[in-house]
Amino acid sequence: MIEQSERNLNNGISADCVILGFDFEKIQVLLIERESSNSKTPEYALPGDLIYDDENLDQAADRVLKELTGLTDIFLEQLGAFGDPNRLNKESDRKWLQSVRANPDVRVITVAYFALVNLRSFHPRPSHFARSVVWKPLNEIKELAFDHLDILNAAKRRLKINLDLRPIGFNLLPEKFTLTQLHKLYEAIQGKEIDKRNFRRKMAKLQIVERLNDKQKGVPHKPSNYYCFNLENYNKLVEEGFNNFGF
Amino acid sequence: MIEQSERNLNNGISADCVILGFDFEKIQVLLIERESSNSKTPEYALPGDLIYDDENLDQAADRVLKELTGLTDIFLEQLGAFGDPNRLNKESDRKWLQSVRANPDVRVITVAYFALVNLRSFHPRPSHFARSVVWKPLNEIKELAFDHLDILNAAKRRLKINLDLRPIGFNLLPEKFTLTQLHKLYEAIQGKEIDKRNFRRKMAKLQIVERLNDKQKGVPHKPSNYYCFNLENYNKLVEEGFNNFGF
DNA sequence: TAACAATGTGTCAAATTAACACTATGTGAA
DNA sequence: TTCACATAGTGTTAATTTGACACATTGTTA
Repeated sequence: MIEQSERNLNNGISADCVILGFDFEKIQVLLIERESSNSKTPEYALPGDLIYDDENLDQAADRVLKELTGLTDIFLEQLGAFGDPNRLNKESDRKWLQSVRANPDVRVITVAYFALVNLRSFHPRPSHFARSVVWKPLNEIKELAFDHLDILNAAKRRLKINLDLRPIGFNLLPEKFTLTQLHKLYEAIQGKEIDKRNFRRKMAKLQIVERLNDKQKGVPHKPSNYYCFNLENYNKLVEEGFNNFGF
Repeated sequence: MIEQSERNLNNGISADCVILGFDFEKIQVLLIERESSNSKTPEYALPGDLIYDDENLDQAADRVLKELTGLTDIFLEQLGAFGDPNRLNKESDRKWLQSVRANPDVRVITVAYFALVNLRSFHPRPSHFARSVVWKPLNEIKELAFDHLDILNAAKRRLKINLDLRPIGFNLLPEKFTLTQLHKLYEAIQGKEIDKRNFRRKMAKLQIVERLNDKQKGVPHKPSNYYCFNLENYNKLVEEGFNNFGF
C-alpha cells in the first residue's frame, strides 16, 4: 500500500543566516563574497553551511553564526525553509558549487534564519564556508546567489512585523544608546519617518528604556543622553498582554 | 579546504500540514489516526508526506492538502522547518514508521504548513499517508506523534499573529456567514471575549464585510443577517497601509 | 562670544478604544 | 392567538492614543 523509493531521501540540508546589524544609519547585512568565475563584479551570498547529522536546525544556525562572528547568545529566529528544486541551478551558482562541494548535484534545502546583532561588538571573520565577509546595506541589495534574495525579502518582512510585536530593535544596538539612535533604527526598519516627539512620548510611556547618568562626549553639538533597555519593565508589559510596540 | 562527506546528504524531507477549520464553536484540526501498536488509546499525527524530488515545498504541501481534502486554492502558509535529529525517536513513533516507511531510520526534516479551510466544504478522505482522518478541537490536543505538538503550537501562535495583520478569518468561514459567527471566530482565535458592539462597530468601519439580502431561516430566534467578505475593500485598505485588524 | 548642529520638550484636535444595557424579531409552546 | 424564549442588533460616553506641529537648550568650535 505504501510505496516509497530511496529517491526522495537524498537531500542536503543547509542553514543560511541573514545577519542584520545597524550602523546608526542603515540596516546592514553580513554577506559572503564569492570570487566571480567570469564576471568582474563580485557575487554575494548569505553565509550558511550544511547541517551535521547530529545537530538540530537551531544548533546549525548557531554554529554558522558563531564561526562567522564569534558571538553566541544572539537573537536568532527561524525564517523558514526554502527548497525549490531549481534553487541551485543558476549557472554561476552551479560553477561555484562545483568548486566548493563534494556533491554539487544533490538537492539542498535550506533553512533560513535571521539574526540581529550589534555590529560594533565583533569583527566578522572568514570561515570554512566564507572566504571573505562584508557588510552591505540591506536595502541596496539587488542580486544574490541562489534564492537568497527571496530569503532576504522574507527577512525584511519578518523584521518589520517583529518590530511591532516586541522591541527587538535593542538587539541591533549597543548596551547604551541614545534615543536618536533608537529613533533612527525604527525609521530604518519601518521605512518611514516617525515624528520625533511622538516617538519619544511613546518610549517614555512604555518605560522600556531607562535614562542613564551618562552623556555623549566630544560631539560638536548638544550631547545626547544615553539610555539602556529595561528588560524587567518589558517583561511586565508583556505579562499584561501589551503587544503594540509599533508606530 | 572544504571538507564534506556524504554523511549529511541523506535526509528525508516531509511536508506536514496543520489544517484548521472552524465549526462555529471551536477551532478544529485535521489529524490522522494511527492504529496504536500496544496502547488502547488512539494516537494522532499531523497529515504529511515525503516530498518528491521534482516538487518544491509548497507544491508538496498543496499535494498533501489536495489528497486529503480534495481542495485546491486554499490558504496555505509555511510555518517553518522542524528537524531535531531525535524527532522520530519516541518508541511508539518508531514502530509506526517501521510499518509504514521503506527507510525508517533516515533523518527526516519536516517543513510544516498551516492551512485554513471551511470545514463544511469537503469530507476528508483517507490517503496513502492517512488511513483514517478526524477533526479534533485545537485547544484540547495534549499529545501528538513525533514533534507535532511543537508544530501545532507554532500554528496557534501564527494564527493569532496573522489575525491582527490581515483578515484571514474569512478562510475559515463559508462564503456567507453571520456576524455572530465571525465574532465567535475572533474570540476563538484570540482566546478572549470581545465586546459584541465594539466588534461590530469595527467591522462596519472597515467595510470589509458586505451585508447580503439574506437571512437565516428556521432558527428558533431572531434570524441573523448574512454577510460576505468584500475583497475589493480589503485590498483598498491594505494599499492605504492599514494593518490593524485586531481587537 | 557668536554661529552651529543636534538634543529635547508641550499642546491641542482627532481618532480610537473600552465599558456598558436594552429593544427587535422570528419560533414554538401553551 | 399570544406569550415566553433565544439570539440579533443597536448608541453613548469617557478615557486613551495618535498625529500634527515649533521653539528653546546645550556643548563645541571658529
